Amino acid sequence: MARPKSEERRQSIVDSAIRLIAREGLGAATAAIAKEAGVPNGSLFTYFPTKADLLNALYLEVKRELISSVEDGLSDAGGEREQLLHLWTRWTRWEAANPEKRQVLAQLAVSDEVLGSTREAVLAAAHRPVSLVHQIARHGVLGDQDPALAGAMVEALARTTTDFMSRDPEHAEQICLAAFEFLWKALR
Amino acid sequence: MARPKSEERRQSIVDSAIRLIAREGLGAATAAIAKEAGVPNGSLFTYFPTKADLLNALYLEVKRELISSVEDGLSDAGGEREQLLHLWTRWTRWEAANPEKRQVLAQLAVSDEVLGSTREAVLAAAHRPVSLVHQIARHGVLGDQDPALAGAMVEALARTTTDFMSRDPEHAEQICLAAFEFLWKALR
Amino acid sequence: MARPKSEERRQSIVDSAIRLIAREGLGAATAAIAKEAGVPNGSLFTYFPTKADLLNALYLEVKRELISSVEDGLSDAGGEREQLLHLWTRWTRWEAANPEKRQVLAQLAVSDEVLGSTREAVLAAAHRPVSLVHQIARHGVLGDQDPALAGAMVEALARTTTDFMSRDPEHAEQICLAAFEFLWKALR
Amino acid sequence: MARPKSEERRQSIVDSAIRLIAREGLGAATAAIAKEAGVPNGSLFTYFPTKADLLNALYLEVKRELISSVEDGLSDAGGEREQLLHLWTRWTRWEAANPEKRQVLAQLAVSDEVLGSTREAVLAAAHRPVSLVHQIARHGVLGDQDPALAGAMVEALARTTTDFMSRDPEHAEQICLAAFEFLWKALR
DNA sequence: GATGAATGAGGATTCATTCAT
DNA sequence: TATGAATGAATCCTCATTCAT
Repeated sequence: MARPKSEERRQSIVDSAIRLIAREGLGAATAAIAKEAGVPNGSLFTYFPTKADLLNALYLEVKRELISSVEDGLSDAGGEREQLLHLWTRWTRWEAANPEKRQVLAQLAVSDEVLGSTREAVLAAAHRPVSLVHQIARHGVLGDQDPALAGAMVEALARTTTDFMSRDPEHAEQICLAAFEFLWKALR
Repeated sequence: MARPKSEERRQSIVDSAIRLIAREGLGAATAAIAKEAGVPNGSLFTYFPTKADLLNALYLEVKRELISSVEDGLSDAGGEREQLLHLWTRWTRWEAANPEKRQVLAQLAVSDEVLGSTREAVLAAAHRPVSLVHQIARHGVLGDQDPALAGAMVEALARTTTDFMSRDPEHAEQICLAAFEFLWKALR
Repeated sequence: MARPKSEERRQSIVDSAIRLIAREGLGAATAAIAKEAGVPNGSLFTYFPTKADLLNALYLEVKRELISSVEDGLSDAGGEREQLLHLWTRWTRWEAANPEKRQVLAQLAVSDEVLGSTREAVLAAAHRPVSLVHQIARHGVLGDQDPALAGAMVEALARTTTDFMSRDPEHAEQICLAAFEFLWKALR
Repeated sequence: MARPKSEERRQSIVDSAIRLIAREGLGAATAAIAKEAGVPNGSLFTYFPTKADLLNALYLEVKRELISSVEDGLSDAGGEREQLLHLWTRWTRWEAANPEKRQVLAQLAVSDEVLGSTREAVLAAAHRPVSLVHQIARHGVLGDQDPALAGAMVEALARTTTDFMSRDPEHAEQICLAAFEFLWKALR
């Protein structure tokens, strides 16, 4: 084990994968990703044995970043509405601020390269926001359904909202808040 | 006047493209699509000069089918809630009944092979449902926003709802109705 | 034999073949040639059973045009130098005036699609200029060689001269005349 | 440092490209070239990213070989006629001895796949022979023209001469010398 | 004869992954 | 471990020619 794998190189690969996939879709060539990362093409495979592994790592990592950004500053102290609003604004802002990552997430969300286990890991990581949403939804019209449904609804609305926010940046704030009211009415 | 292009062949290509793309993603090979359609590979290109053309045609066609299914039986007579419920049940049922087409739509929705003009054509075709939704939303919290936002929100919720319906077919009906209440509360 | 073949269409095909081959080389597609000629692709083959046939016809036709242009006004009356000068100026001017045809000739000259019999037919058609050149060369250093050699030398020089004339149109006349002196000194 | 590209493989590709293009024209398939070179089809593209790149490399390489063969033994010591004769005999003999390469050069000379920059590189490499020709031509009828014209004239005559030499190998020597006298008279 | 759709064998090039160095 | 050349199946698309209408 002469040299240990370099965390820096790994990150560099992930970063350029995000850039390239955002630009060219999931078909982006591993060689191109490596090149953009300033890493020899063969080396990519010492970090990710398979392109699918890279994709899964990407999905996990980016989702975790989103989740952690959403959780940041989330406190149990506030009321439900306040907490949800916090979650919502952080979420949509993160998406608006990270168009490439959002793009990547959109592609991976429908790709069958992403394993069920990866999706589960993401769900597990999202436990806190998910349970907040479920707690709010419990007494609403979705109360009797699979708790994941409410979470998925929020996610779907967030994605859509961000689309419109980034298409019309001047009114982003307004759109974000209007969409929140939409969500709030629905959930309760 | 030589042989006219065969509408039947064209449809056969479209159909097998749907099947294959649902199974293998947008990377499905044109040759495989042609083969499944029982057509020589070269012939695919007399109907669709380019794979991207096929994809765009696919998107347009399937979307139109969904729209027309949703519009079928939609009457101006009923109240808003009644009309929206009609739209909603038809929508989610069509999606649940056409898992392959839904899959294809999901892939194409995030693909950059689908041209802006194609998306516009779809929007134009969806005029009736879109304006129903907007009419309902007008006095709600989305009233001041781009009418397309309400439409997109409905679409996002429908897609998510169908996911859960098909994962748990026994409670599909329940899920559908609960999701409708969720939507209804939000929109008003 | 309902309708007779149209000479006009044939010519239209030949003309657009010249244009397209000049632009894209011998690989120009028959379908593209037909399209540019405003003729359905299948019809091209009622005029030229094979692409090679078209190419041979092209070669023959264009060469004949060049030859006839060169012969035009050529009179036995003048002296040898005068006659050769006539030939030379007409030749180089025709080439300079018909860059597309010159391009096509250059491609076909080295193509193995052009049959020996076609080349012979061209040679036969060029009898008059060829024998003029040979008559002049007879007492020169090429006198003991195959008469065709002198002819080929003239052709080679003409092609080269035209290259330089078209690259530097302002001095075309000068170049033409200097090259003629070059040729004249060599032949005698 | 991984496997270095093999010069041997590269050369093997170039060589079989020459063979195949001489036999089948510029349309020779890259796969066929690779096969003849005993190399997997994909490997051709690690040496020449594009067929056009291969063609350009071919042109440059073969021209350089011709030039270096012509320059070999060329000495400033001899008189102009002696030097030119050296150049001429070496040139025509090289062409006669390398019919495949001559064929390839003929095809590439009129191909628009060969870039202007490649042609310039060839011209630069041919500096010595070119300036010899120009020095001789300076006081002749081409003296006032672009020096490249004299060079191109020589080239055109050499090509033509070789054609006749290879068509009639028994008199090759005679033809070569007669053609030289033709050239000599013209240039002076 | 005229038309233009049909055909299917190639064609150039790409790419994930392996492996010699 | 690091490297980058090697691999060859797979990809989209082209095209001369045929043939149904």
